[in-house]
Amino acid sequence: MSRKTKELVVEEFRRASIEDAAMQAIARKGIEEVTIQDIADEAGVAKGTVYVYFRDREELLARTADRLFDNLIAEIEPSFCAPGGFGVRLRGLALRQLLFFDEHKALFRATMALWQRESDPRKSRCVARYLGLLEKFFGDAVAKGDVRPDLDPFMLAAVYRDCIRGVILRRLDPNSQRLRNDAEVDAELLVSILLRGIQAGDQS
Amino acid sequence: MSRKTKELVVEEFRRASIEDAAMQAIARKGIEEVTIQDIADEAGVAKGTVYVYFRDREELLARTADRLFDNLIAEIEPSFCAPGGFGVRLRGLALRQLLFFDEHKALFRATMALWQRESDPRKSRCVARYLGLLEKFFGDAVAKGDVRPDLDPFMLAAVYRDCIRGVILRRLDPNSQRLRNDAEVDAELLVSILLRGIQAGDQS
DNA sequence: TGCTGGAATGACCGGGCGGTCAGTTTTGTA
DNA sequence: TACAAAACTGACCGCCCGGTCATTCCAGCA
Repeated sequence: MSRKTKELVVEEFRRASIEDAAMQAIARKGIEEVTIQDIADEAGVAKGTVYVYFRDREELLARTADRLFDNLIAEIEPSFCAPGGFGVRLRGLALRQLLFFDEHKALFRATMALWQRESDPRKSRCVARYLGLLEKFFGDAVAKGDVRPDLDPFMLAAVYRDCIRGVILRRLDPNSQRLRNDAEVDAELLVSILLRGIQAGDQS
Repeated sequence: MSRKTKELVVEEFRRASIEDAAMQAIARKGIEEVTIQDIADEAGVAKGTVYVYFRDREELLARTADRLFDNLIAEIEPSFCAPGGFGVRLRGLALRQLLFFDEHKALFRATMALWQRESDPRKSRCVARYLGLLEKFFGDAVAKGDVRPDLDPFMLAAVYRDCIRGVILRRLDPNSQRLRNDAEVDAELLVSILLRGIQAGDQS
């Protein structure tokens, strides 16, 4: 390993440590309230050190969001090409996503907070990639005739995302003790609504 | 009109003016960024005057949220007992809600921002009332056999709210030029997904 | 017109945070 | 071991904002 490469590896390691600390701190205090000092404390470094690796608060938060969504995407990507029909894949996708946040409860506030920044002009690269994957998934399903042809894949992706986000928020909100189910049950309920609708009478 | 009553009327008028100004200011800058000075400027009064009518920033924002949801509820309440079957009422509800925010574009950011505070311990009275109305609407539909009996009304209300919120956000987000439809089209699409699901093949 | 009490004002205060940088410590090299 | 460069530190600065309060303004009354 050359000297140059070694330096880069160390630098990347430090950067990743600070991003991890940022996730924890954001999970604890929320993205608006978290301070650079919080993140530095969590990472066990001085505030100035943060500015060695990141230009400013904005860059740090953007990089942290990217890291978080990279993790999420790595987790759910296998669902898109899993064996089975569209319904099975969709159920697997929803389940994996719910389990991811059950597993990383501490990160949900961070993800949600960062998620909602998508209307920001400086859109996150990874949020766009996440939406793109969903859009392709639904687009393929439309092409294969698994989904009604009158629905736009982008809109389908958006509706799915709205619903799964809501379920995750409800699952993790300590205030609402109602509807606290197994992830399998929640995933099944959501997918059955999306696939068959809520109307009574035509359970084929 | 007695002297006492007159004073109360004037006081309530001033309070309402400041709340209206708060809505405008929040719509422009977002709820986290808006300052008391912004609101005072918008209302055309001095900063100190705001504190004559509201104890602190928190109370002002809470009262503003209540006012906003009172308006929204007044707008959509007729849909719950409109003539026609469940599907017609649901479509009417979605349409009224979309039109409300088309009409009051400037307020959507305020409502969304305040909406998302619902996980706050000090839950807004009006957000709870809004959700309660939805829950009753879907509960009645389940009782009358219009909706699958395996679905919890509270969850139905939550899913509907997640979806309609997403549609509103997409309609009003200047970044996403995609899927800019008439309110009727968007309402119809959403309701058709909720009622019939997205699955192909069983368009009865 | 002069008086008065409550409403309105905005300069000011205290605290907190993002960002800087001169000084200190660590690390790698000769 | 000696030294230089790089990494790290945290006290400090400037700015902003929520909230206060002594002062000013003015509507209503005698």
